[in-house]
Amino acid sequence: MKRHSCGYKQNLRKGLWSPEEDEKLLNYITKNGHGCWSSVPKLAGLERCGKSCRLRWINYLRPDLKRGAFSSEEQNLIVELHAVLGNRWSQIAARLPGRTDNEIKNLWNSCIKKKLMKKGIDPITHQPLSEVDKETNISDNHNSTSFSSKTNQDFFVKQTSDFSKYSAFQKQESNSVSLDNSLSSMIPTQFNINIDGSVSKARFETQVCVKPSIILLPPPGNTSSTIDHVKVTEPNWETNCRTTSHRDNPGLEEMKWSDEYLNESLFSSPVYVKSEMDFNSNIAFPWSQSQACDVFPKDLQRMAFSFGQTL
DNA sequence: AATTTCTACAACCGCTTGCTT
DNA sequence: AAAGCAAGCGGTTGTAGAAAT
Repeated sequence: MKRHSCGYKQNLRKGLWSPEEDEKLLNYITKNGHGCWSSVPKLAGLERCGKSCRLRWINYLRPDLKRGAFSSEEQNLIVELHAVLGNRWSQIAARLPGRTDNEIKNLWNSCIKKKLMKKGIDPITHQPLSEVDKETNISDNHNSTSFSSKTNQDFFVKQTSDFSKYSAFQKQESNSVSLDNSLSSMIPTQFNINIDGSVSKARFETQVCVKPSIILLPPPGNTSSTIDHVKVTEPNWETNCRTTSHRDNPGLEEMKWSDEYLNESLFSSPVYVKSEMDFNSNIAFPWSQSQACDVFPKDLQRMAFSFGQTL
């Protein structure tokens, strides 16, 4: 169904907001809340469309916004989150209090992307550029492993094909073809599993440790799925897990598989930190760098690349 | 000093999603 | 089930100011 662009009728103002307009919108929402956005401009005395008002409020006027430059910690977190979530800016923003998706997207496109490229890291796959080039045609790779696919099926296809990359990677590692020798000596057995299922050596900016926090758990209610040679059986949350308060962060719940379940499971030592938000998206979150742990390749190999809801 | 190019970021556009009727 | 609407989302464009020429 074809829709008209906002403000198609009348001569509503477009473009940059004046301080007077900001003041009107701020005053109105502070007193009354926004309610239905389409009625806000009229009630606030603005010649704008509701959509424009909403955007202005969300991205600029909201009192809880953190203004100013991004700290290096924030930038590192964005890179880590992007490695897991791809261009899901709103989900990334949800993990950075006071920052908007628009702001993060702009930062990514104007700054972080270039920094990564400069360091030889592909900003889409988060793998070293040269390594990606060697193994696959990079332009093809960008199309096939971007985060745009939306179905489980697409995700499975990617994971299945990328699962085999682990063997190649492992071989490469055993031949001491290190991606970064200095880092190698510091964090010898840490790896990233990218969301597309590929494996790369962890480096500080993109570190997503493979502690089971990286496992994408099947949504409750899914039965099972066979991914090529790996059969993933539904982990039943209620009966197969036990929940305790997380050791280092009492605000989070730590879920562990029961011993009984572990004995039959493909997962090596599945533990992950669950928050409400993570649970909703069915994406387990990377642990912070300090909590990263070593994982032996044999454990990595045993990990099932699992499946998520709509990715 | 004037002009052009670059950069950062604000805002827009159109599609999708979810809810209601 | 279909239509309509509001809100959310991410890609793209526009623009002001800075930097380069």
